[in-house]
Amino acid sequence: MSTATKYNPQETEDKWYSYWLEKRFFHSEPDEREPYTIVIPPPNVTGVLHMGHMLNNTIQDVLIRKARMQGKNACWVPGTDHASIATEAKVVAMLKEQGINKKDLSREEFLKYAWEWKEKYGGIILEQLKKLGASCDWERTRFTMEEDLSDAVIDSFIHLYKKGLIYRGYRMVNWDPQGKTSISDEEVIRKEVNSKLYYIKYFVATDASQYVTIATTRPETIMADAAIFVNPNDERFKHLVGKKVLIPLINREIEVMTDEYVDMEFGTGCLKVTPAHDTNDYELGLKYNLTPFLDILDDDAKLNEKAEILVGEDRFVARKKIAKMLEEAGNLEKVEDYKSQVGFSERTDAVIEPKVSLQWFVKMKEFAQPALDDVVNGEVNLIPNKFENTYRHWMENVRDWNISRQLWWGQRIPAWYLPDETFVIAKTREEAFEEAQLKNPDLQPSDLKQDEDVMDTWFSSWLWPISVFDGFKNPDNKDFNYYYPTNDLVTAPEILFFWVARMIMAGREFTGKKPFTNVYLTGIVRDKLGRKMSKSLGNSPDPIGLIEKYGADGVRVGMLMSSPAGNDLMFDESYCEQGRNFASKIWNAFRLVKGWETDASLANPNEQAMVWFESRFSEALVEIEHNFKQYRLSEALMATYKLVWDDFCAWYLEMVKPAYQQPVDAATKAATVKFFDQILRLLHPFMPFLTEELYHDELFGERTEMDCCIVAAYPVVGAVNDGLLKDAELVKGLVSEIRNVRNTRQISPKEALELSIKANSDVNYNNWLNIIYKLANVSKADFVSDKLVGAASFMVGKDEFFIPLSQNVDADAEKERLAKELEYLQGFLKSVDAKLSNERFVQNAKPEIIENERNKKADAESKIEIIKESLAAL
RNA sequence: GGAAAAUUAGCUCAGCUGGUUCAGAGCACCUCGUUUACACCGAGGGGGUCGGGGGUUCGAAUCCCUCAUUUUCCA
Repeated sequence: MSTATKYNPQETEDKWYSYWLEKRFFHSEPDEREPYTIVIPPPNVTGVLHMGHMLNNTIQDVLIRKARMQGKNACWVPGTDHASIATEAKVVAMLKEQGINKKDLSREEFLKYAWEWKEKYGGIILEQLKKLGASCDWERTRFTMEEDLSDAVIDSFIHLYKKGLIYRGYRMVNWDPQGKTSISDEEVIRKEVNSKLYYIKYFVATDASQYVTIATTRPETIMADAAIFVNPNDERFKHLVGKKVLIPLINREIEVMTDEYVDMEFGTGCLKVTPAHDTNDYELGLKYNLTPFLDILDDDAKLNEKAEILVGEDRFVARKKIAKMLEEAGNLEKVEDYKSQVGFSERTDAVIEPKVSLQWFVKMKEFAQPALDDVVNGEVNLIPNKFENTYRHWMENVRDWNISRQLWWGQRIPAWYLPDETFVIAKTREEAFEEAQLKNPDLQPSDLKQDEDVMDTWFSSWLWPISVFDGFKNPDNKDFNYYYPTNDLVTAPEILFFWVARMIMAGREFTGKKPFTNVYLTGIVRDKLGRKMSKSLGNSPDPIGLIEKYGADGVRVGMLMSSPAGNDLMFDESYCEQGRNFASKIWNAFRLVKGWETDASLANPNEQAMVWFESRFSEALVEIEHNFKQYRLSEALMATYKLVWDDFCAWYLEMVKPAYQQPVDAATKAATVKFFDQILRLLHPFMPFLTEELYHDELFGERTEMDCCIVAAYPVVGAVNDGLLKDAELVKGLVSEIRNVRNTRQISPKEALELSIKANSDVNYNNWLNIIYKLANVSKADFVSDKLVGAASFMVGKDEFFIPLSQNVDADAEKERLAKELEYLQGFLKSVDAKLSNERFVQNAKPEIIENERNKKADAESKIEIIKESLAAL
């Protein structure tokens, strides 16, 4: 170990990470121990590490390292998600840069490029996780599109289809015209945008003097109108109901109809219904059977020939053009500015087009109930539990899940179409052919066409906790039986529904078991202004840069310092700085202890300090364990931080440290080294690198090559001596008061003071005298029964202390100080008295509360007495 | 428009079933200090009508109502 005054993370991190890997400490195999399992939320294979990952994976690593040290068989399964739309978008963009158009490629050619891309860039994020210290079992790394996992996806599709839980049908879906695929509701980001509300006149077919005016934000869709609706109670339009009006510009007739759905207050009170291009209109269209639903937009959101006009124009261009055309034709009444909610694709940021299309769906109702029950019954705990409400709401209003995507990167739908447009569901062409032959014996294998679509990525990730252990293909295997259900899942609340909930559903459906017990929901990492970190804002620090600057341990501590579960984290680099400073503090404390020479002939003067710290350590450990149980990691860390910095460094080490360049007795050295060893273990889950480095110092003696902090036994709670701890607090208070006496009178810390103690309590100060001498630079202490006149005085608890000073005590200042204290105590006593003389309080309050008040009264009275005496003596 | 949560010191947050662990922590700040592990330090200190207003209660940061602000989810 170097003797530099600062800890240098760069020198140690890679060294220990390689060592851990080399010794396979991260690797887990089923054995007789209790398992502790976490599956990583697989990041997108093309992704790079961002601050959210840092937080999320730090938490997972803390949990897994602690469990490992506590003797559990800890297994953290890493991996990546093939992220079909995100990855396909990136590959398409890359090809475009090379001048290659996806359209010109065959499916096979495209997939070849995509796999190449994946091999090249995929998994960068996993390498970055290693820098953070993540102790994943890399030998178990999985990828959602690797063969076994893809098999599981296909098998689950077939399983659900056979159970009647998957169907194919025309439904309205969210269409991404840029990705040219449907996407799930969860991938639609709603944003408020400034748009315009166009007021358009529709003239009555038989009477050009009459018209209705509708207000719409989408005039380019009027050619697909199926009807005009008004509210049946709306007197303004009663005379028009049942009449035909003409769609402007194309003069197609549509009817004026009524439905309660129409809001009389909104717009003009007349609603144009365009079933193929609006979700609500779609419902109305179904209700009144306004078929056929005229779809005037192509897959890339350009108007098609069904629109009759503006064919080939992009929807937004068409909107501008048609507004002008309507104006020229005399159909445009007015245009207003309007703010509306528009859905955007999470991946491509294109405006989502509601579109009726032929897709595959999973029936969700049946899945929802058991998954809801698991959370309601506490089989699965959401942490913090405030998310249960939203979870319930979502599960009770669940809609069928569109699982087909018009992409190539992903698991292909195992549906095989016969020439007659019917289909069979089968895993392979051979199986499909066998089944298809039953329908049509003349069929040739080449007559079968497989569905072109792939499945939603989430249809593979919902199997993740099962499929990483091959629990789908081979449900009785050793790993699956041992590791599943997993223990904790750490993820962001944003994906509570489309991932967490679905994993619970899949767990129940395919294994009959929940997939995990606890779900720790982390907050969103925001900048210190509260803005979400994003590439476009450029407000996200580079995680790897942070690690280089502050060390992985410093960053881990920084991330955890203020991240209560479920609350957003206002990230500020200064937290990492604090983490780095903490690492330096530990490093320097270590240097101090390491530098001590032992003299075997010396007696141990530090017995009291040693028993105190032992007790204090256990007390803190109880608190830390309690925090961990409740997943309050930031509080567990803070309790650890204070134990190390305040109790160990500021108090204990100061109590026992020998004078400069003096040796220390063997017992003190041994005890301190033992404490340090315990502290390193306690810190390890938070700060793995620093602790491993120090753990191997010769100060602790020889370590065998497998004796590492990462697998050292986590400290266990020992005896806690409450009386001792309480006395220690008083002694600390006393030391602070003496220091304060110096501070206020500008007496140098080097100048020794004498102390007189008038003990009114039963605290045994004799036991603490050595400590008091050392910490407060007191040369002599005696016990007195009378007050010392002319000395500085103060009280700690009930006891009085006097320090004779060479300079005269300022009697006036002293009087003022005592008077203030007296005033406060009298006020306090008054309030206690008021309570105790209140009959209703005495009648209603719990006995122990009243007892407490009586104690407070007695305490205050005795203190008042003492202060009065002091005042009189001045 | 509907639902949920939040609002406590300059900042980030604790504060459990109402009552001595009840107004706390860390950081920041101020004063002093280069004392011998550490200035990425030490000693000491000042900061809050617990978002506003009502109510319940002997007693409210804590329970209820209401308003305001913020965030998230759903339409």
